[in-house]
Amino acid sequence: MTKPRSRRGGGRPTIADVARKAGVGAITVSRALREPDRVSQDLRRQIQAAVEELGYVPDPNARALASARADVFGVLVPSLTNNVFAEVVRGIYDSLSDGPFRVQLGNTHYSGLEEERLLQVFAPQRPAALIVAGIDQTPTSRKLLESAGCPVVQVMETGPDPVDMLVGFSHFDGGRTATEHLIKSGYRRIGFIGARMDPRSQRRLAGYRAAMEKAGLFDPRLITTTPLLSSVTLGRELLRDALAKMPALDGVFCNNDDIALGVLFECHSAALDVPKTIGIVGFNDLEMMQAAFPPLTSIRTPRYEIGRRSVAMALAAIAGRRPEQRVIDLGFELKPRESTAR
Amino acid sequence: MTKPRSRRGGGRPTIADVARKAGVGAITVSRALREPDRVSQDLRRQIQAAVEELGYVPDPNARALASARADVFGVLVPSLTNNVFAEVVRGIYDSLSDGPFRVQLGNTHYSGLEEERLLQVFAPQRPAALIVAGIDQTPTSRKLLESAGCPVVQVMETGPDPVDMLVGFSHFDGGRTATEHLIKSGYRRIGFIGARMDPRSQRRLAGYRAAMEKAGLFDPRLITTTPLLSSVTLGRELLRDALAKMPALDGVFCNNDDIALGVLFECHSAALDVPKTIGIVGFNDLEMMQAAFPPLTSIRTPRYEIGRRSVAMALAAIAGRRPEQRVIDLGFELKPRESTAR
DNA sequence: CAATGTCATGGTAGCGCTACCATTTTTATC
DNA sequence: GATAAAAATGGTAGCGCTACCATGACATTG
Repeated sequence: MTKPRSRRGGGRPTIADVARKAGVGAITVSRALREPDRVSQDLRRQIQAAVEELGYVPDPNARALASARADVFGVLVPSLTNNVFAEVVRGIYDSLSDGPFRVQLGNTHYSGLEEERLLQVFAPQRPAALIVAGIDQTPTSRKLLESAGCPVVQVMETGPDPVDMLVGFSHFDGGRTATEHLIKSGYRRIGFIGARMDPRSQRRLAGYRAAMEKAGLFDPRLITTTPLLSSVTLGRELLRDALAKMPALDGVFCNNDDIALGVLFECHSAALDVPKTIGIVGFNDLEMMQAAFPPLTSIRTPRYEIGRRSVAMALAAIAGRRPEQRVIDLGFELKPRESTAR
Repeated sequence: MTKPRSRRGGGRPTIADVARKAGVGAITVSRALREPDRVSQDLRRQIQAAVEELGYVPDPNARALASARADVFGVLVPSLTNNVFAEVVRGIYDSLSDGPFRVQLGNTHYSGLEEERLLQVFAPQRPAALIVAGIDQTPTSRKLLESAGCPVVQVMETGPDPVDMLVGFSHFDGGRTATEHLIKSGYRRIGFIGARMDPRSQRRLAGYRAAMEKAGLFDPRLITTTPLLSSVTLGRELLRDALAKMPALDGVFCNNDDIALGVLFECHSAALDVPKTIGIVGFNDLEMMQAAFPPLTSIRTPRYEIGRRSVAMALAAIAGRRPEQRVIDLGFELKPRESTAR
C-alpha cells in the first residue's frame, strides 16, 4: 500500500484515467488514439468523449520510451538567421505542424564538427527522420546518419551518392546559368564575388568558372572571395576590392543576394551605372531582389519547397512507401531583371 | 523467464550496462552523471570510464518520464523567417547549446490561436522553461503559461504585468524616439508606414503619434498601414500610396527595416532625393541599413541579446536563483545616418 | 457443423530512468 | 571510544505508455 507519488504535472490525467472513465482497457485507449481503425466506432466515441472531458494529452516521453521511437524530426541547418535556411526550416515546420511530429532543430554554424556533435545527440533519440543540409558530411557524420535507423533526407543540393534521400538543386548549374546569362547579355569581364565560401558556394564558383572558361573569358583575378560571414556591408567591400584588382570589371556574379545588394549599393555610391557600366546577378532571389532599384537579376531557388518535399519524402518512407525516386532535383530559375539588361 | 524484448536502438547500452561494468548500482551511475558531487571521486572515475567505453548516452525520454520534467526549453515565436525573431532564436540556441537543454521551437504565425494550440502541446510536456514572444497572449494562453509550473520569459517588449519574467524594450519609446529624431532633423510632414501591424508595430505607431501630436504635426492622413506581411516590395507600394494621399510628405518612419528599404528604393525609382526631399527611418537596424546608399537611419534593437538574457533568466530561475529583477528593459539605440541628415 | 480465420478487446510485462527510502560507511563531537 | 551526524551507496517501485500475447465473439469455409 504505497501512496501514489503524484509527480508529473500535478495530477494530469493519464491513459488509465481515460480508460477508467470510458470503461475500457488502457490499451484500447492507446489504440483508439493511434490506430482508430482498429477500434469499434462505439468505443472510439466513448473514448473520445472521455479524452475531451479529462483534457487528456498523451505524454510523448512515455510514448517514446515504450515504443522505442520518438515522433521527432531532427533537422540540422548551418544557420538560423540566414534567410535561405530559415525558409527551408519554415517549409519543414509548416509541413509538420498538423501531424504528430515535433521538430528538433540544430544549428551547425557551418561546422562539420558541430554537425557531428549534434548528430551524436540526435541519433540516440531514435528520431522519426533526420533532415540535414548539404552533402558534405564528415565520415563520422555519414556513419551516424547511415546507422540512425530512420529515413534521412539531405537537402539543398543534388549529388551522386545520397545517404538515403536527397532534395535540392545543382549549385554548379546555378552558378553556370547565372554566368552564362551575364555573358549572353554582353558582359565580358565578369567577376565572381563571394563570402562565406561553404561547399555550395564553392560549387557555384565552379559553375561560374566553367562558363567563363568555355567562353574564353576566365581570369583568376576576376575572383574575389572571403571566408567571412556574408553581409551587405561585405558586398560593398568586396566590390571595392574587386575593382581595385580589376578596374575594367563590367559584371559580377554574387555568391548570394546579400552580397549582390551590397554590390548594388556600392555601385550607387561610386556612381557606377547598373546595368550599363556593371551588370549584377545574385543568388537565391530573396524577395528584396525584385524590389531593388534597379531590380536585381538572381537565381531563384526553391527553399521553401525543399523543406516541404523533404518532409513529404520522409513521411512516405516512414509510412513504408519509400519513394522510388530517392533523389529529387527541384531545379532553379533564372530571373533576369534590369540589373543585367544592358 | 521472458526473453528480453531488445527493442530500443538495437541494443544501445543502458544505465544498467554501465552500472554492471563499473561494478556499482544503477542509481549511482545516475547520480554520477547528474550530481557528480554526491559521488566519491573513485566511483566517479570508474563510472566515467565505463560510460566512455560503452559509449553510453542517457535516454532523454526515460529521464523525462522518471523525473517528471523534460530538459526542454519551449520557445514560441511568430515567424521563423523574420530576421528579428531568427536572431532571438539564435541567441537562445547559442546560450543553450553546451548545456543539457534542448529547444522546442514553435511558430505561431502571428496568431493568438496558434499560440494557444502550441502551448497546449508544450505545457503538458513539463518543459524546463517557456520563452514566448510578446505580451499580448490570449487569456487562455496566459492561463496555460501561469500554470505551466516552470519559469516563463516573455520577450521582445516591456510591459506592466509579466506572467513571470520579461526581457525586451519599449516599442512605444522606440517609435517616439525615431519620430522625434525626424522632427529634430527638420522634417515636418512625417508619415508612418507599416505592414503587418502586430501589437509591437501598433505600439511603435502609438509612439509616433505621441511625438507628432506633441509637436503639433499629427495628421491621420500621414499614416499608411496594411495587415499584409511585411516585404521590401510592400515598402515601395506603401510609399506610393502615402505619396498619393499626401504628396507633400517629407519624411517617413517605417514599421521595420524591410519597409524602409522598399521606401528607399521607391525614392530612387521616383528620383526623390534622400535625405533632402524625404527622410527615412527604419526599425531594428538590420545589418543592411548601414550598408545602404545612402545609409539608413534606424533604431537598433537588441534581438540577439534578448535571446541570451531570456535564457540566462530562465536558467537562474531553474537553479532556484530567481532574479530579483523580473523585468529587464534592454533599451534600444537610435542610429542616425545619412537618410535623415538633411 | 467442426475447423479455421478474423476482429475487437484486454492483461501483463516491460521501455530506461530516477524518487524515495533504507542501509552502510565515514567523519565529527563530546 | 561511544554516539550522533553526515556522506556514500544501493534496492525497490514506479513514471505513462505500448509491444506482445491471449481471449472470446463472430464470420467463413468445405
